[in-house]
Amino acid sequence: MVKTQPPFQSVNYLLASLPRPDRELVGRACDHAELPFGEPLCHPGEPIRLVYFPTDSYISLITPSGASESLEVGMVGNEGLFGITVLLGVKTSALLGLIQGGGPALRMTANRFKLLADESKPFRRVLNRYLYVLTSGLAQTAACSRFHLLDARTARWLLMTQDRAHKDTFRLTHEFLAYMLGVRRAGVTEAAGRLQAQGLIRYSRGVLTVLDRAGLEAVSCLCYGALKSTYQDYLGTPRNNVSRT
Amino acid sequence: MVKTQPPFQSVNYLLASLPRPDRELVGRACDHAELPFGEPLCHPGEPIRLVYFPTDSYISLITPSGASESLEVGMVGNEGLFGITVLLGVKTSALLGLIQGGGPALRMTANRFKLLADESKPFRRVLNRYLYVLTSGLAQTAACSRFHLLDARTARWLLMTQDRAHKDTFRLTHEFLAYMLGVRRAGVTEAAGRLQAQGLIRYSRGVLTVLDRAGLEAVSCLCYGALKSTYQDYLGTPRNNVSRT
DNA sequence: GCAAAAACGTACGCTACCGTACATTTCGGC
DNA sequence: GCCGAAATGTACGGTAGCGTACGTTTTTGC
Repeated sequence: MVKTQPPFQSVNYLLASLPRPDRELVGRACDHAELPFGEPLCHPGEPIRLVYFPTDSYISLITPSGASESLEVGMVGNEGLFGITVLLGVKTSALLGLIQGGGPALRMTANRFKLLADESKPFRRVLNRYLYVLTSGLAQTAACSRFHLLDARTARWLLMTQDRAHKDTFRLTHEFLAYMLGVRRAGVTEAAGRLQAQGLIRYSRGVLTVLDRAGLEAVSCLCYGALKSTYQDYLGTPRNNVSRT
Repeated sequence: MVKTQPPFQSVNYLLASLPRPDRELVGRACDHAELPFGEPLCHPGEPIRLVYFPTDSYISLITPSGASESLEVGMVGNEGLFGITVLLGVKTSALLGLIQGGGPALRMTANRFKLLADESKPFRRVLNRYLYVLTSGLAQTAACSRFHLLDARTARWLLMTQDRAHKDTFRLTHEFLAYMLGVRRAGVTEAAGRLQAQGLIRYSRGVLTVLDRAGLEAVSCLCYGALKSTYQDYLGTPRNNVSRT
C-alpha cells in the first residue's frame, strides 16, 4: 500500500481486503523486508518473532517428519501470511518456512500482530478465515500426496507456484521440487521430462518456464482447483475484495 | 484386567482443564448426547450446528478428496472437541466427522460456543491451543501417510484409537480401517494379520483387542509419540491439568 | 433352519515409485 | 579457457501396495 517503485505485484491481498481505517492501522505497523531466495525463514521449533505478508515473494511450509522425510504442506504468497499461528497465541513454528521465491514482503513483530488482531475486528476476521483456508489445505495436501500420481502433483505444484510468482518463469531445480513433493530427485526429473515433452513447461538448469497453463491444469489433480476455490469462498468474497480504495 | 462395568471416562479434558468459574460457565451451556456408532456426525460442506465434547466416545475426521479417495486426518476423543472451526467463525465443516466409537458426549450449539469463546479467556486459550495441536496433526498425518509403511500406520492408528476408547477392546472392521488409512481392505487384512501373528493384537469379525501396547509402539512410526507430545506440550501443562477441583 | 449378508483370507499380475549408482551437460570462478 | 560443482539424464533391480477376483467363515434376518 506504500511501496514506491515496486516491479509488479506489490499488494498483499489479506491487507488489501481490509477496510481503509484498519488497513492503515495495520499498514503503519509494518515495515519492508526483502526475502532472500532459498533461505529458511523459520525453523521448526523456533520462536516466531516476525510475521510476514509477502507481496512479491513466496514461502513454502514444510513438515520435517523425519531425517530425509520432508513434505511441503502449504504455500504462502501474497494471498496470505507467514506466522498465522501467532493468532492462536502460539509463537512457535511447527513447520519449516523456506523462501521459495525471493522478493519483497511486509512484516511486523509477532507481538504487534497479536495486538492488532485483538484490536481490529476486520483484521481478525480475515486472519481467522485465512487460518481456516490454510488448515483445509493441509488436509487436502495429505490426501493429495497419498493418492495422486507424481505427474499430477508436479503439475499442481507448478500452477500454485506460478500463481504466487506472478510470472511464468521462476527459479526451481529438480532437487528442490523433489524435496517439496517428498520424492526422489530422479523421479522429478522423469515427471518434469514428461511435462516438457508435452510442451507444457520448459526448464534448464534451475530455471523453469510455464508454457501452457491450461495444459498443466488438465494434467494436474483437482486439488489445485479445490484449494483455489476454497480460498475464493472464504477470502475472495466481495466483502473481502481488493477492488476498493 | 480393566474396568468392566461402567468404564465411564466421563470427563472431557478440555473442559476439565478450565478454572472452576469458567468450567461451570461452559458446563451450564452443555447438554448430554449419546453418539451412535458408525454414524456420520457432520458431512463436508454441511453447517456445524452443534459442537461436541466427547467424554467416552470418539470421532474420526476424514477428508473426502475424491470418489474413492478418503483419508483420516484427525481424531477427536475426550482430549478434544468436534467443531473447532466455529472458533474461527466458520460454521461449515470441511471434513467428514464419523463416529468411530459410540458413547456419551457433551454438546452445545455452535452459536453458544462462539459466544462463550469470546467471553471466557481461559476457554479461548484452551481452544486456540487445541486448534493449533489439531492443525499440527494434519501436517504430521500428511507426511505419515506419504512415507510410512502400512504396518506402522496401522499400529499408530490402533494406539491412537485405544487412547480414545479407554479400553483395550473396541469395534473395528478391516474394511473401515482401510477407509481410514486410504488403502485397500485386503491390504489391511494382511497388515493386521502380521500384527496378530506377532501377538500384538487379536481380532475377530469386527472386534479388535490390543494385547501388547509396547509392542505396537515399537512397530508404530514415531508419529504416534510426536502427536502425543505435541498435545502434552500445549494442553497438558500443569496450568491446564485436570488434577484440580 | 436356511438364505443372505458381513467379515475375513488369499492369490496374482501390475505399476508407480524407490534406492542407488553413474554418466552427461552446463555454468561460474579463477 | 580450464576446472569443479551444480543440474540433469538415465538405468536397473527391488518392493509396497494396487485392482480385482474369488473363497471361506461367521453372523443375521426371517
